[in-house]
Amino acid sequence: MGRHSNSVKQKLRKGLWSPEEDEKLLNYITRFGVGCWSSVPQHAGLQRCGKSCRLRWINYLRPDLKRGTFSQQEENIILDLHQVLGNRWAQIAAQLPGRTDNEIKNFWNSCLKKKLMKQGIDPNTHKPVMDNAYAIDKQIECFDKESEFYPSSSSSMPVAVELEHAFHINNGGVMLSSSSSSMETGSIHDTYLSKSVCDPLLVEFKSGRECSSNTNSSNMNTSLSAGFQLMTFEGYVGQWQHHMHDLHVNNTQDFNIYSMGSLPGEYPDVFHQT
DNA sequence: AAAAACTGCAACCGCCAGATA
DNA sequence: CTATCTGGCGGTTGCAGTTTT
Repeated sequence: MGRHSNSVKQKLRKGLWSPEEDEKLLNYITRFGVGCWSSVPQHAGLQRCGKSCRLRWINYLRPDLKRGTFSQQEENIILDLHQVLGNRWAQIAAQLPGRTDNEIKNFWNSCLKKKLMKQGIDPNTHKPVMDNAYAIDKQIECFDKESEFYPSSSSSMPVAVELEHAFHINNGGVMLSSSSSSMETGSIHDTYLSKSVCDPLLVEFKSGRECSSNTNSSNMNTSLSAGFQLMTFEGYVGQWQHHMHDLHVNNTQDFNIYSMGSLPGEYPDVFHQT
């Protein structure tokens, strides 16, 4: 209670502000300054809650507001700050005189976000997007069929296996083991640049999905590869990033590898090696 | 010309933390 | 210490204007 007691007492206006209301609020704040917002409506003769008055002042009536389209410089600042601060709009706004958090938030949601996605950049991480749900489903579909286990490759060796080599070599066998002979990192990168490849972890990942919906523990054990245990979805994505880094692949899009980053919560359980 | 879809933005809502009674 | 109030914040909604069909 308490918090909304005023709105119960008298019918408060909602929605867009009329020019008359703006004038009343502007006059009041100009005369008395910003103080206790809860008392502003009464003193200014407004049928609004104090919170609404505050918002109207901050986002619209304040004399130091800039308005108008964002400059390229402002856009760059927002992008840079968002990369560091995330959705802390108030903190971002603090670095842009004359701009409000609401304004920046709207600009981000309606414009910048789309712009980044068009460029293939994940607006949340500011890193290149290397995945999509369709690709993942296709890949799972691929694993469902034994005969199509490995996608086509110019190499005689199945791509997934070759990547396993690469991971083995570059991680000292930490992530995935391989019984075959070694290959050099450089050649892996050169060979598979711009090729569609399978995600070698997806086998484990897919097993995990099946297991997570299966309460029978013995089934779970048989589905698990030796030495693998459940890990979170985020963990899975992290593993992939490590792989790419270890392969000296800066632009993961070159590999056209499908990760799971855009599906938070959808596939909650995957595996990693113990 | 009209309807539907899209877009941008203003405003609201719920939550939280700090201040105060 | 607890309850209440207030301001601040980020997420979301709703609406008006614009564009597309």
